[in-house]
Amino acid sequence: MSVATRREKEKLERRKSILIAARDLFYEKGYQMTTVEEIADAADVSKGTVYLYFTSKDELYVSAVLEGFQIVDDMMTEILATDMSTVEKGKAVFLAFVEYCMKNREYFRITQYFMSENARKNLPHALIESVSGHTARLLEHVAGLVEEGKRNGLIVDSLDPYAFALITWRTATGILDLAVVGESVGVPAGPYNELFEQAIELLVKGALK
Amino acid sequence: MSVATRREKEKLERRKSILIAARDLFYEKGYQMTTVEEIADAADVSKGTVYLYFTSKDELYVSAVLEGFQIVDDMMTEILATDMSTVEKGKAVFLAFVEYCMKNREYFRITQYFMSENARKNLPHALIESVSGHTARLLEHVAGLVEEGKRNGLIVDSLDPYAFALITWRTATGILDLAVVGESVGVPAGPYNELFEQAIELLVKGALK
DNA sequence: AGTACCCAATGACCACGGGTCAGTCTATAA
DNA sequence: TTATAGACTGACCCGTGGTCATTGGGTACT
Repeated sequence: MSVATRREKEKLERRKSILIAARDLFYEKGYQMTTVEEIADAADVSKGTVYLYFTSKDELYVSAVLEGFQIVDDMMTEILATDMSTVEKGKAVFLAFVEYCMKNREYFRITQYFMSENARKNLPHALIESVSGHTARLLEHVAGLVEEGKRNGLIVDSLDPYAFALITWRTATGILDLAVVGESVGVPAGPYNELFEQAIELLVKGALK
Repeated sequence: MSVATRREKEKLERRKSILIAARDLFYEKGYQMTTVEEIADAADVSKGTVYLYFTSKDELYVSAVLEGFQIVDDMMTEILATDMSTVEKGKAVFLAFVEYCMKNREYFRITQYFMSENARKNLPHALIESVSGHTARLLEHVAGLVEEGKRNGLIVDSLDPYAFALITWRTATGILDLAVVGESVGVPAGPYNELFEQAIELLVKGALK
């Protein structure tokens, strides 16, 4: 192994260790409460070094939580491959997404954060592509199910698959927003699981003939 | 008029002028992009004076945008008082809320922001009460409609009015989040009005017998 | 009129956190 | 042994939210 390749490898190691330190801190304390200095300390490097590998705290944040995207995608693909009915699959996909987000708040926050003007201005293209692609796939999964349902004559003909996917996705994120930030707003902390089930039930019933 | 009362009045004037300057700037440039210094300048006072009337930028923000709450409440009350059918009223309430939020992004951002850990920690009780109360009324309006629908035998008996209200509300905010922050995420900027209509259509159909 | 006093208003100042960069240190190459 | 590359450092910069000792102008009392 040449010196150059070894150096390359070491750099990847460094990068990774910073990423891991960052991810742990973000998951533990959230974005706002985590300082770049802390991340540097946890990764046993100086703050300057962090900026050698990442251009901003934002980029670091998104990069650190990115792995969740693949996990969600895999879960969905797995569900779609089963021999459940179309409707069952739809509900399962919805609930799997929701459950993952409930268990990994920072992952969810990323997907939300990503839509702020802020995020999209200062983030490298590759990251934006990555998140956009993930969202698009997520929507396509659901839209695909709607089309399947229409072929089987289960679903109202006038329903636009993509619109349904969008609405369903945003219903999920809307309730998640409420759930993830805690009881808040005087809304009873209540059994969110139940709420999610009722939501997808409503939407599915609305889509069926 | 005693000196004391005149002083009192002048203080209210000051407070109000700061509030107006703040509101204008927040609506124009958003929360992050507006500095307290700018607000002070616009209100022809010093930064210190701003903190004489408000304890934090957060409180100032919420206070400045608060008037929107009454407006939304009035719109809803007005709709509920008409002789439209229950279903019509439900759709109208949903769309009125959505339309107001689309036209007053900062108002919407407030309602969203209010759910962050951050906001609830450092805000005076009175403000929290105010926002909580507003949200609660909003939900009660919708829940009331569901009950009306159930009495008329239009709506599925098993449907929990409060749950339906919550889900509908969060569907609205979920899509709004997407719409208000711009096209983002590769989702076509598209005709959001249409999306909102399809959403409430789906939810209502899901609720009907 | 003169003086004491009150209190709103001020703006210099602080703390803190994201981001920078001139300089150092180390490992390889000559 | 020395020269070079480039990874790493941490003191420093700057913007911004928030503070507080000081000021100034109006009021009331003598």
